[in-house]
This record gives sequence, structure tokens and C-alpha cells, in this order.
Amino acid sequence: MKHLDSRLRQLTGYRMRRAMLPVLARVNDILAPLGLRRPTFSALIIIGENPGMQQVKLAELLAMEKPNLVQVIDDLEAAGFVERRRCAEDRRANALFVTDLGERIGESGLAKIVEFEAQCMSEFSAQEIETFQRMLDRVGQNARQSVAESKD
Amino acid sequence: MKHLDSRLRQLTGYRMRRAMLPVLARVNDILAPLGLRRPTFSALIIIGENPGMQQVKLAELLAMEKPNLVQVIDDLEAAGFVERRRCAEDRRANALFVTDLGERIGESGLAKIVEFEAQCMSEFSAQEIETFQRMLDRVGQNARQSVAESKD
DNA sequence: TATTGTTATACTCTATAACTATA
DNA sequence: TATAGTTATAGAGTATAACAATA
Repeated sequence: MKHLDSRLRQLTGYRMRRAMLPVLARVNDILAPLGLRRPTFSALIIIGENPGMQQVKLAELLAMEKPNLVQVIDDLEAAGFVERRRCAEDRRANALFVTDLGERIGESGLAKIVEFEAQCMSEFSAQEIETFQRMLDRVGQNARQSVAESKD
Repeated sequence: MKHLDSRLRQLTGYRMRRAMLPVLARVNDILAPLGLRRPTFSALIIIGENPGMQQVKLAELLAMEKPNLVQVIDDLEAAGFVERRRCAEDRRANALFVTDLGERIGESGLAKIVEFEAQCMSEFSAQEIETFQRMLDRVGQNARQSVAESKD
């Protein structure tokens, strides 16, 4: 046997986790000096792309529970990157907006991560990367469906 | 724009996380009835593949810190799946062995996960899956190298 | 009655420092 | 002194129940 973990290596999930760990570690290191963590960064970019978005919709997009998003928005607001504004039409809801500072910090983080990923993927062609990303999406969709079916 | 998160979707790390979440959720659900979590399952399979392996070596393989492995082995031992035996040659070290029960439970979990993954990947050819796994490995290696370089 | 945001809480996974017993 | 295993502790990330304000 070539590897001491050859039995686990047949599992795509095991390989995905092993590939993810160093990627997440590097992304954490890139974001920390900007005062961001991965969840706050992701939220910041999505809010910037969708001004006025409500928290319940953002939580759904990020695949996280509503209560956990509260702390994320608290952190972004405390850092001056995001503002909550009470919705006029539905006064239960908050409309979320990125500040000028948040816009700059978010763009800076995104550019650094894009650059890092370009290094990680530099040996692959654009088409290979596209196929890779498409397969990731399909695996996730199939797994989500399998989870849903198992709950029946 | 097609998606509300199109800016993040350009990031492979974001897509990997989104693919991983439902896979991990399903794997958790498969393992829980067997009395296993993902780290204990992975340790169980690797110990079974390498009888007598020491904890420090196992921690390195699993890319986890030694202190966190202690609880993993504690759980496996409490469940009767694994035995610690004091090493004769180096009495600081534990040699790890899987029990007959642990062997059966581990095989059962592995078979169920293989089946689940086969469903997730069923639309892809064997060659596509191999390429996919090879790219995952390379991305992980490149990211690990980038992490190491950034620590210089 | 249902929904948005919130609080409180807990569990898993992970990371670091310091201890013990051996080497 | 260095290493294997351990203890204690802390921090992310995630999950559920229950509440107040509003619809």
C-alpha cells in the first residue's frame, strides 16, 4: 500500500476535507489582519452585492442558522463595515447595507483570496477549473438531496 | 446576475465549503447510529489498516493536534472499538489495535459511506472522479505550501 | 397564527500551554 | 534535553428552543 490511509482515500469526502483544511487556514490568515473571519467576510461580500438584504435571506444564502448570523452582523456593525436599518415596509426586519469602509475592506480581502486561489489552481486550465467547480456544485446538490431523502 | 452570491461563487474555497457541508451532514447521520463521529471513524479505519500504530503518528496522519486525539481514542476505547497497549520497546508510547467489534462497526460505516458517495458521484465517469480527486489533492498541496511560505 | 430578529445554551472541532513519565 | 501521552482551557463554527416585536 502506498499510503497509511489508503482506505479512507477512496472517500471523496475525506479528500475534500484534506484539501479544504489548508485552504481555510490560509483564508483565515488573509482575513484576520482585516478584522474579518470567514463568515463575516462572506456576509460582507453578499450584502455588498445585495444592498438592503434582510437577515433571514442572508442566513439562507450562507446556509447558516439565523441565531448565528446575529453575531456575524453584530461583529460587522461593531467594525463599522455594515449597517442595520429598520425596514419601513416590514418593521420586524432589518435591511443591511455595507459602509464605504466595509466596501474597501471587503474588496481588499476578496482580491487577496482570489490571488491566493489563483496560485493554488495555476497548474490547471480555465476549463479544468470550470469542470472542477461544476463537479463540486453537483456533488453538493446530490448530497443535499440525499440528506433530504434520508429525513423522510 | 444569476445568483445573489455570484461574487463569492468565483472562489473555489467557497464552492468547496458549500459542497462539503451536506456531505459532512450525511456522513454524520450515517455514523451516529454506529456510535461514531467523523474523527473517531477516521481514526478507527486507519488503526485497522495499521495495527500497533502510535498516537503521535495517527495524529499526524489525521492532521489533528495530539491533545484532540486523546479524546478520540478515549471514545473509541470506551465503546470497545479500540485498545491501547503500552509499547514494550518505548514505554511512553501506546500501540493501538482495533477489536473485533471495532472492525465490524468500522467496516459497516465505511460501506455505508462508500454507498452514499457513489450516489453523489453516480453521474460522473470513473475517470472524471479520478481527475476530480487528483485536483482536490493538488489544490490541498498547493494551499499547504502557500500556508508554509506565508509563515516565513 | 406566522415571521424577523434575538437571547441563551450546548455541542463539535480545533488550537495552545503545561504537565507526567519515560527516553 | 527531547518525546509520547495527557490535562486543562479556549476559541471558532454550528444547532435548537424560546422569547419580543411585528405582520
